[in-house]
Amino acid sequence: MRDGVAKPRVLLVEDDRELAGMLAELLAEEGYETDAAHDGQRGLHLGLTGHYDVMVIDRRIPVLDGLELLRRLRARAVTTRVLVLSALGEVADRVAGLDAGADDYLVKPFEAEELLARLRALGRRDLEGAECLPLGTAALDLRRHEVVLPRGERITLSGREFELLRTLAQRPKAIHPRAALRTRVFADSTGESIVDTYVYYLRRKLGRDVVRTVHGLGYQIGAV
Amino acid sequence: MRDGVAKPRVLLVEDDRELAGMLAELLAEEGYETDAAHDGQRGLHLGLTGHYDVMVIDRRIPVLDGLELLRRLRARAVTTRVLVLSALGEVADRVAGLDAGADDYLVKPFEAEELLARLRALGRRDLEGAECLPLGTAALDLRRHEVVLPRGERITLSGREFELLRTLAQRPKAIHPRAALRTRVFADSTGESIVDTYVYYLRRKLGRDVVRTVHGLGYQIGAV
DNA sequence: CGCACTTCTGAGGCTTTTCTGAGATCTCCG
DNA sequence: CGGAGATCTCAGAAAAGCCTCAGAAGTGCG
Repeated sequence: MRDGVAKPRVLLVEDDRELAGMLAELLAEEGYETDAAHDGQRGLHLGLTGHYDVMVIDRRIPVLDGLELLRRLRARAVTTRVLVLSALGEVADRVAGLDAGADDYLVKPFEAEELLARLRALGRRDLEGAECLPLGTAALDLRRHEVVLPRGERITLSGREFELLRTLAQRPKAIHPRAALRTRVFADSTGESIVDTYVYYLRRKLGRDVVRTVHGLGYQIGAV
Repeated sequence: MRDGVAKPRVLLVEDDRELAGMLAELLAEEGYETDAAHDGQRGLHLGLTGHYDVMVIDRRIPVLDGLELLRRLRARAVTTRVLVLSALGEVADRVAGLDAGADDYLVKPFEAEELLARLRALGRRDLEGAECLPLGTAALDLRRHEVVLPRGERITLSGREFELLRTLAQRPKAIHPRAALRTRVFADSTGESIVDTYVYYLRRKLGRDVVRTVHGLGYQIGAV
């Protein structure tokens, strides 16, 4: 019905269509699922509605400047990691980009390898060597799809259960909207309540407190 | 990871003592609390036992190479954000650093401003949306729709409660007329007394003093 | 094929939120 | 002081959001 592992989703905002095409191809080869926008306005719309894992934004784009786009996304509580691309490479430019809310800033021209390495660093799914994600007092074993309880007891998760819990554990304390979880973990054609059901499964297996509901906003783990 | 009031803690691993001293001073000025190590072995020990918010690791350090240090930290499930400093600036070097688990890679020589901006960007990631509006001695967490009390206790607000409090908190000390609040926060078709009701809800949850009534004019927070 | 497991749907019931309205209480000012 | 208007308090209805779960359909394996 759908490939087993969900691809990380990238939003690419770049007006140079030739470069955009090349990057999209490159990203596809690396296993990303890419949406492209060619101006800031479109980028803003997609960024607000699309639920991405990471965004690559060119600084010089029409309609809405890249940094302005970034600021507006941040103002609307979009916390997705953002890498800004720019021909402007002075220290002051880089500082401006980072302080506008970018997580990384790469100066053009750049090599594909470096862009990919920086995207891996931003989206790091498996922490090199560490096979577990912390999960409150327990841990999530990424290799074996199991939750390890403090006493060493192990609970096996199904594929979707694991994918959902990992997505939540990737960014503990952040609030994950239903729609975002549904986009990342399940197929687009699934019903609206699929996330609820799987949260119910997780709670049934792991206890009611693993996942917190924030009414009207979404789900959260590792709450304070 | 740490309470908002405490200074962010940095581990600096750098063998050039002159540079280390300058950086420590710089970081102190920016409000960081710095521990320094001058070789990889000591860095590993501090990294494993201390609780840092971010680490700055030079790549060329004695006893244990910077990247090897980083790998060992990652292998022991240390997820702290790491910025690697290095004189090695080739693309391949940068890719190697990032793929060893670094979150950012800065090539020497660098400017202090850029280092600080990149550290700010790294620090932002872990706050995970702790973006707040001040609220007297407390704060309003804009992402989670919660009020954070001085002791760290959190009170969750419903959607409307949050919108109302945020509108008030955006311009503290200003007097907000009922009609304006009703227009901004509620639908036009709602009854005249909806604002009163929600002010009552806020006061019930947060204490009688959060919102002050200015008779005949409206409501106000953050009064003198 | 039968069995065990997983994935997904959708309906019913429960909880929280939103909103109304009415009586109690307060404030201002003559 | 006393009354008009403003404000506070709160119960309860309606709506929205969320939880629970049975069962259908799909998948993998011996």
